[in-house]
Amino acid sequence: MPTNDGAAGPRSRRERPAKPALSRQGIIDTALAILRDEGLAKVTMRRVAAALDSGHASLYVYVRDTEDLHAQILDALLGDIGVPAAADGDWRARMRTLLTEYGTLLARHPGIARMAMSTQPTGPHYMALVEAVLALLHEGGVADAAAAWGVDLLLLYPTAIAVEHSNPKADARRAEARTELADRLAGADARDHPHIARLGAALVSGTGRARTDWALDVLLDGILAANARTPEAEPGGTAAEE
Amino acid sequence: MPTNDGAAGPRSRRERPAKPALSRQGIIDTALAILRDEGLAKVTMRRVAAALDSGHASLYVYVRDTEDLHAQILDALLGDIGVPAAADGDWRARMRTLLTEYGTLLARHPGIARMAMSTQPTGPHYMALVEAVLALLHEGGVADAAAAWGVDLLLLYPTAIAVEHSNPKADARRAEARTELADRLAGADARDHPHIARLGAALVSGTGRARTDWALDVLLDGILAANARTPEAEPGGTAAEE
DNA sequence: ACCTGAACACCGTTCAAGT
DNA sequence: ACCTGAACACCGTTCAAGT
Repeated sequence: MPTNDGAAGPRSRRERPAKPALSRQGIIDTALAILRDEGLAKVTMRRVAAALDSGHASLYVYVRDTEDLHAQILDALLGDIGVPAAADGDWRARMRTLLTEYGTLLARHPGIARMAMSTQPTGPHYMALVEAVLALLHEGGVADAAAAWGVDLLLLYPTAIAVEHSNPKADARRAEARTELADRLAGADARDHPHIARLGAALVSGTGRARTDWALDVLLDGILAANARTPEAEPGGTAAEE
Repeated sequence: MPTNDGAAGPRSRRERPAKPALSRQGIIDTALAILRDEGLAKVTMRRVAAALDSGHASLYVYVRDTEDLHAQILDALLGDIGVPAAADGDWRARMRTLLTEYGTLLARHPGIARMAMSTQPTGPHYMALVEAVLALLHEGGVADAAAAWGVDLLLLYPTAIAVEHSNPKADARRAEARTELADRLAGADARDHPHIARLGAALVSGTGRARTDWALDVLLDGILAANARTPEAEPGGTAAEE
């Protein structure tokens, strides 16, 4: 087979491109590739190092620990989110589009959503997402006080939904669980659980999409109600934490 | 030291209580003890087996895999939740109490909340919790259609909050993140992120408790609004899943 | 039927030593 | 300053073999 080196430069000592020096960016890019191919569970220090043809201990110069590595990945992924333009509908429709895109992104890469939930991202792409949500709430007439606290709630929901679907093993098990639930509903439990028995199939009805859209409207209506309730009272207090 | 065997029965061949036979319940009890003492991360097949003075491979007779083991633990914990009595306040107050207790329970054992989110519990204690939430919604005048879908949303929120606080390492890092956020807020980002800049400290204001209570009211108001919007339209459809 | 040890294929993190 | 291999202390799961 012919060698295919392109333009033959001055013959250097190295036959093939030198092993590139390690860098934070290179590590993250490699981690992203592994994520896409094999899921977050395989994005380990040892495996990333192996893909970079490096020793696993070397990564610790650029990355604090495994959790830090995963956090870097998350913000990189967030770069793919596009903010819907004003032409794409009213503020509610655009909020739906934006949050659906966010949720879809998180659900696409198994394990990432779970991480987003316990990591509190602060990267530039996450900031852009927060800004976009705040802008839409502002456009919808939500006062600053309600918007400031509401943005967390709005972002939390798609994340949580994505977590529920992000574990393939668990999703398979969910089918069993549904059957188990149906059994319980049909069974003698009716006396112990009258409300569950009465609602029955309604508890598990609807597609994921219909339920998500419904939930978003619940959140927006609730935030608008909070808006009316506390004109600009609540916040302004201390940023104390328990 | 005196032996303290109680009534001395016929001298049996065994000097001390025989190694008790393995059982599903025994495994779960042991796992719970380890959870309480050292956190979910230490509840491993090998460690539980060691505590039971057994081989780790033996556990697979009683427990499908590690995830199954963890799911069993969750329902056992849920047994500690008490449903507030009618004397404890109106339905909103009791809902607040119930969900706060649920959230507190999940947050108390690091790692459990994260698991509750990806596992869809079906144990008897979880069923009792769902029943209690449905009863309170019913009392609050929420129609069945909205209640059926709202119960998920209501339970999801405390779970998600608990997840955010359930990783001690992440919680420490959250402090750094807050500082980083404050830096960003104060910095030149104001032009890129006008809404974030305008809201500023309000974004991180309030105690965890105040925000949780606020969020619960948002959810309940939103569900009541959904109630008005769709008298009993939505559900009744197929239980299809994407 | 239940239990076991050994084996296989992995982990994260630290550290002394090299360049 | 950066990179390395080796070491330490773990994992989950499978399986042939025992009782």
